[in-house]
Amino acid sequence: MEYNFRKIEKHWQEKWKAENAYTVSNHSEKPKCYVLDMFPYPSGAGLHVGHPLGYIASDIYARFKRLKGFNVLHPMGYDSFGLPAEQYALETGQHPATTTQNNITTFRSQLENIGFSFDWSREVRTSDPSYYRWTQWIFLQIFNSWYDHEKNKARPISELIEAFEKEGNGFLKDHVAGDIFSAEDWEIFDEKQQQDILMQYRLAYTAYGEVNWCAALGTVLANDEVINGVSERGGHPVEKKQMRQWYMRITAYAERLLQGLDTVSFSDAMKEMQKNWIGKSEGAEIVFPLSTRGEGLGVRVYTTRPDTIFGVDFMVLAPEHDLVSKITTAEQQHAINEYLQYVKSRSERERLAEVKQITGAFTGAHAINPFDGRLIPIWISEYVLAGYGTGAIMAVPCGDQRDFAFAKHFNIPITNIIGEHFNGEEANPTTEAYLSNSGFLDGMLMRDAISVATAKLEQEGLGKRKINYKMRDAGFSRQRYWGEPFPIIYKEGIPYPVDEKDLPVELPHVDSYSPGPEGQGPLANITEWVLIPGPSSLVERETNTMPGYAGSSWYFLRYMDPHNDQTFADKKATDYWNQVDVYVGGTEHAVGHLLYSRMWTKVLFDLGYISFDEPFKKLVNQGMIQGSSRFVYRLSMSKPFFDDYDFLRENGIQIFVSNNLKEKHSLAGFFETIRMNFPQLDYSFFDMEIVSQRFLKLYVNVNLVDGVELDINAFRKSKPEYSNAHFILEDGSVNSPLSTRGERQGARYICGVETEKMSKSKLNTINPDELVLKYGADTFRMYEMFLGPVEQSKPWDTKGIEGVHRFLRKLWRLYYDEVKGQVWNDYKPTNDELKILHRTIKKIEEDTEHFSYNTAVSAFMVCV
RNA sequence: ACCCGGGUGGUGGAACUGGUAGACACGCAGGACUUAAAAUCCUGUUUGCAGCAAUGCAAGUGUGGGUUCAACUCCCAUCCCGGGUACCA
Repeated sequence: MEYNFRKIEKHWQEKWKAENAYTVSNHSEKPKCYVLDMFPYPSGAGLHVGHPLGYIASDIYARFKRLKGFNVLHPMGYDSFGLPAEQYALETGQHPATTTQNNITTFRSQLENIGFSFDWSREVRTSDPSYYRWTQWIFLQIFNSWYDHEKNKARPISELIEAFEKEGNGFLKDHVAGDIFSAEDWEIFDEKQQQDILMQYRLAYTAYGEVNWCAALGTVLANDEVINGVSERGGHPVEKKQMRQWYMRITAYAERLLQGLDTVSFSDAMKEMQKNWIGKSEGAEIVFPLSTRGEGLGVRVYTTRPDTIFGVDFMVLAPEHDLVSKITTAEQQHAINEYLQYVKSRSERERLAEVKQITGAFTGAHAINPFDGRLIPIWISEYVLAGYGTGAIMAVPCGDQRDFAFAKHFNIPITNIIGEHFNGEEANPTTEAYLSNSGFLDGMLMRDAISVATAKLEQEGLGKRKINYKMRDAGFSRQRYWGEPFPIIYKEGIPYPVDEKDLPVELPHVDSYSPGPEGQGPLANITEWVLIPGPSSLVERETNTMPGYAGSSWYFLRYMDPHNDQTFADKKATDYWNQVDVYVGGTEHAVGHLLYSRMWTKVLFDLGYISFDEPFKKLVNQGMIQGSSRFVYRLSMSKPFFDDYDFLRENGIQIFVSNNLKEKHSLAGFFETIRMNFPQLDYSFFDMEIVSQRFLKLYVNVNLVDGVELDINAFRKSKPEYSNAHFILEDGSVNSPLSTRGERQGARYICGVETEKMSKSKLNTINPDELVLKYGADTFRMYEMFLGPVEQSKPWDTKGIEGVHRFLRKLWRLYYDEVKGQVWNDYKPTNDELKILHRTIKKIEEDTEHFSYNTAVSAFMVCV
């Protein structure tokens, strides 16, 4: 009997299914263990070999824990709302619900093929109304909450309204948003004023924010859809536009998100990424009065280095700063307008990345240094962002490199406050220098001067101590179709929550996925859905939808009680399963999903719906399995280069050149081959310099490539337009469908290679199905684990799978002989044998607890 | 540009706390079995030099410096690759 993996795996998979072997109960005497994977987005490309890496690791862990006597929750589901489905719908007209369903069917069968021990009875889909009903419900809880900084928790907005009625908003002290009002004031405010004020406290709120607006497409674009400032589709210009948006007030949780990290087991790198994202800094907010225009106005800046205040030589406002229009002098108006126009076309990334290129404009206005009365010119520049701090900085060129470069570029004189620590060549951001030219701070060590300066500022009422966070509130609306509708209706322009008993607000069916007027989402086109017949006034629905991370911010709770139609999850269930014990997923979610889901958990905890405020006790980051992309190089047929050579174009002849021949130095052979194959052409037109840049790099499906060598015939068959393509091979000979002349034995077409994310568009995905079919799920699983540490990113390579498969066959033969059948016996093992066995068991157990599966597999191989 | 990872034979990787670099596997080469092939088994395999050989000598963990009796491991600098950078998921 040989190792018939197909029969074995089929047998067991059917048995598991028939017996619901992995269905888990919420009631058990055993200790619980919750092993969770980041659920996949069901993309049209299907599952690729990168997905299962984490799933296999967690599945091994889940099985291990079951064997160790735990009641293990190990579920799977789909993050099924998202942009790609909608783009696909735009291109093909197929409804996202249909394509998503198809994709899920594919994913499910692929997952089952690999033999996971998921409890499929708990499957969730974020796009299912019975699921997003509760996403909407949780959104309403967040909308109906405010953050009490005194008690340090979220509370129902009704309690805030009561407080306003009783004593106004003065009791909020440092956290007053906007103006202070009394109970009497509150009484007098009309409905709109009251709602506007409440909006400034709600944890989910509307405000104006910037979007990528593409006028030509009439739509708002995701950052991903903008390439080098133009739209990916069509290459139209993109600019920024202010639009009303929904936000999550995640900044209210900044401190708790930071402190919560101490209570969970994430890698240090992960914690550091989250810490840096939150970006806590301690410093001071200082108001610099303006010298002339705008009495009473001042420039409020945030700085972590108030000790350097005597070194301020200029100030910089973000171009979007409110003051810019108010303080700009008539002489400077033109320059400022021009600069603002330029900034409008720049993405935030570009603004921060291209620091070598210094840009800015002078407003003509000056501020006054509150300590020495010096006049300070006020500039605007794109390196200051409106969203961070106060959107304005005090520039100290001798201590900050960007300020220094700016001063040099615009010839602004530099004041030296650190003596010999400043060499005039570059800024020195030290805190260890003694201050000079610094008034009352003279002679003080900078490190000590920070608190002295802050104290003085507070004492004189010029500023105050301030903790600042770099993190911004999270944009929560998308002008798209395929997402959760907001449970929000507008009456006279004021947003109100939909009654909970009317949930879910179902996503209506549309026939067109094109954007609505003014960049609104496609839902705006469905007037009969948007307009709700009301008693008197205009009542309409919110037409934005929620972003991709809405559904994924709480799905781990739904798995605990997936069929409950009374609540998102029964408290008994969430109490029992509690925190996720091990969460497996990639680092690409480090600052998105992992922060949002932590925030939602904290809100639900504050409101008393669950009894833990960190969702994930332990996080294991599986490395990304990258695709190894292959490229072919096609001679460009575009004008003007090939203008004279209609022959090639008319005949649809494509010429591909092997990787190492695309460089200039080897083009001589290339001309020769062109001439040989197309004697009717005059080839003297070729200009070497130009030709070298005239190869288009095209993705070729990795499955048509063996290592780096292209399977030319398979490639020709893959697309009709390639059927009569010519290939200039590595040795300069030609593989041509017209003639085989010049083709030599062993000449190959070599592809270019690059490592990048696995994706459909890059044609570098490897489908696990084929590997499972050929080698079996056990080989596939074991191989993925053997590839290297789970945490490490690595390009996929199928080469080594044979070795693992051979090992499993060898293992099988220890028990079954092809001829004799069963060959095991019950001889008593020797002490030495037992020693090896137990040593191996110990090693594998320890490695399994630590997710070091690659070394566990090695140990197993050595033992056998 | 910034934040977080990573770089070790022909290849994936191992080396746990600073102590024999290259476990295990792939690939490759040679051999056994076979009419043949596949499968299987055995042997060799970091590089260079010397030797019939056992073996010996030297170099070697991206690059350049440093600390140490001892460095893949610690420190400084630098290059390259991957992930993220707030509307891809």
